[in-house]
Amino acid sequence: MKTTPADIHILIVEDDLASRSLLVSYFENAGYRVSEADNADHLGERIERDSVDLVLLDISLPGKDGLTVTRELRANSSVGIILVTSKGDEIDRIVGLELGADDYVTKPFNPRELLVRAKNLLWRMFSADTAGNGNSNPSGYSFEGWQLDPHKRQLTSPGGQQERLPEGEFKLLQTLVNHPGQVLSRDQLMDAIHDREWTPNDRSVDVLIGRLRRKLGDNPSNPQLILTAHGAGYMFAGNTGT
Amino acid sequence: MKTTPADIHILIVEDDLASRSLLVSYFENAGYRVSEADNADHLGERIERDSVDLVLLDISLPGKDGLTVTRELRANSSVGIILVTSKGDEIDRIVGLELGADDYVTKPFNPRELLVRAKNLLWRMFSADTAGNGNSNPSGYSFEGWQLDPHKRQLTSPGGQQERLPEGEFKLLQTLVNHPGQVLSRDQLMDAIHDREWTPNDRSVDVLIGRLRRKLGDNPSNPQLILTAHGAGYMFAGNTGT
DNA sequence: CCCAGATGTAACAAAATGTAAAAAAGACTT
DNA sequence: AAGTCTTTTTTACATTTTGTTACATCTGGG
Repeated sequence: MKTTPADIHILIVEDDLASRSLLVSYFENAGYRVSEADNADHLGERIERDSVDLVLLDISLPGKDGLTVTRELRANSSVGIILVTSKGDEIDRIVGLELGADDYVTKPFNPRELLVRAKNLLWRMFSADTAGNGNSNPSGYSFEGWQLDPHKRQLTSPGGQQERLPEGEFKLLQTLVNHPGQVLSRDQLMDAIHDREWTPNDRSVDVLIGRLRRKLGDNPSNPQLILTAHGAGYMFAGNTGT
Repeated sequence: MKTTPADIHILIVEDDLASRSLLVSYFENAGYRVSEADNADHLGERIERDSVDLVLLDISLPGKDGLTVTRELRANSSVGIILVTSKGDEIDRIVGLELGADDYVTKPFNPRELLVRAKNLLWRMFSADTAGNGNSNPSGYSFEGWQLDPHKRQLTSPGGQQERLPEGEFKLLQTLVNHPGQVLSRDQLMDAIHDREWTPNDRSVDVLIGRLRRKLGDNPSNPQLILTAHGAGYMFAGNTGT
């Protein structure tokens, strides 16, 4: 399974040079492997040959219609497709989704938003892949008798008590559990929870950690599940899969 | 297989000259081969002779009733049929689909919408040859024992109780169910419900979500079907196809 | 042991969401 | 055209979730 951005290949199809460069550098900065194209010719072959995982497709390409391209791609491939549409193309966007695109953003878009959508989509794609093999999350995460259902965002205690986690706490816990034994910096955690950078005086991660610890019954002065790495961040120390 | 617009022949049957001209020029601009008629006489012969692929049929023609025409056409031909109905003709619309029309638009319609629906239909027609199934939804959507009939916009509970959903609620639910596990922003949902943008103080999506939740018996403080992604949007969490 | 900086957390502040009810907008009927 | 019914949108306020602040506590290095 592809776990790091560097394993993931993103193809940006956009005719306008400025927009394209912006996207390319943005995704490169995020660590992805990025290719570009200014038209949709031979897109299918290219995707297959270069094993592209995700296509960002400008819907208003000169020549070929973006919707047509979408359906052609989807007919032969399960590559991720995110459409980039203009403000007035509401109907194209909706039909685009019906034709098999996975998501869309509207121009002018916030690159950050696009990055988040891309991440979400990649996560959905790869977690769906591995859903059956036991290596990943057949029906969620489990650790030390606890269970976390990512579908319904619910936490079940060893005693069977269920609780719905707020969005932020859920994502934080999910991120931690996904990287057991690894110290995650506040910056990394912030990135996973929201789409925001961490600034030196931001204590919101700490507060969320505290709330999670309480819900997990984890005594902060002797935590068993979420350990503090002083000066570095936090680390999940539970045994996953139990 | 016909892949370019120029290969495709569209016949527009509409008695009002202004509407007809509008449609003709719109589809010609999109690159299709277009013919026109102001009545439904000899429609079947004409379709066969000129190898028409798609008919846009105004349902309220003088003389022959559009529904009758639909039935006659469908009896002898697999030509694509898109009905153009007036606002109030809900019954006609439903009956039309049951008689074999492939899709409909409601007057006054956005020409762009009609074009997109036409593209969509043509794609379904030509890919049905090869693929066999398409991703069309023969008998609607189903999830967790609920059923949603897109033609009648009817929601059937696991217990068998039926209810007709208003347009907005229906589209919202349909969109959610079509993207299970994916967080959809208010902006996206707004797109799907109307062709409108979402503005920061617009709460109409939230209100619709609330109504749907009530109809689905989904407790908002512990929802199982429509989950809130705080700061992001909503997500459908039911199991589809059950 | 003392100190500076880092962390834990309660309490408060701000923002987002849930929802009833009123208002507005359509659609249909007479 | 006026009135009625349905649906949608807005408004207002309760509630929930998130973010900030302040201060207590802890950590690790002199």
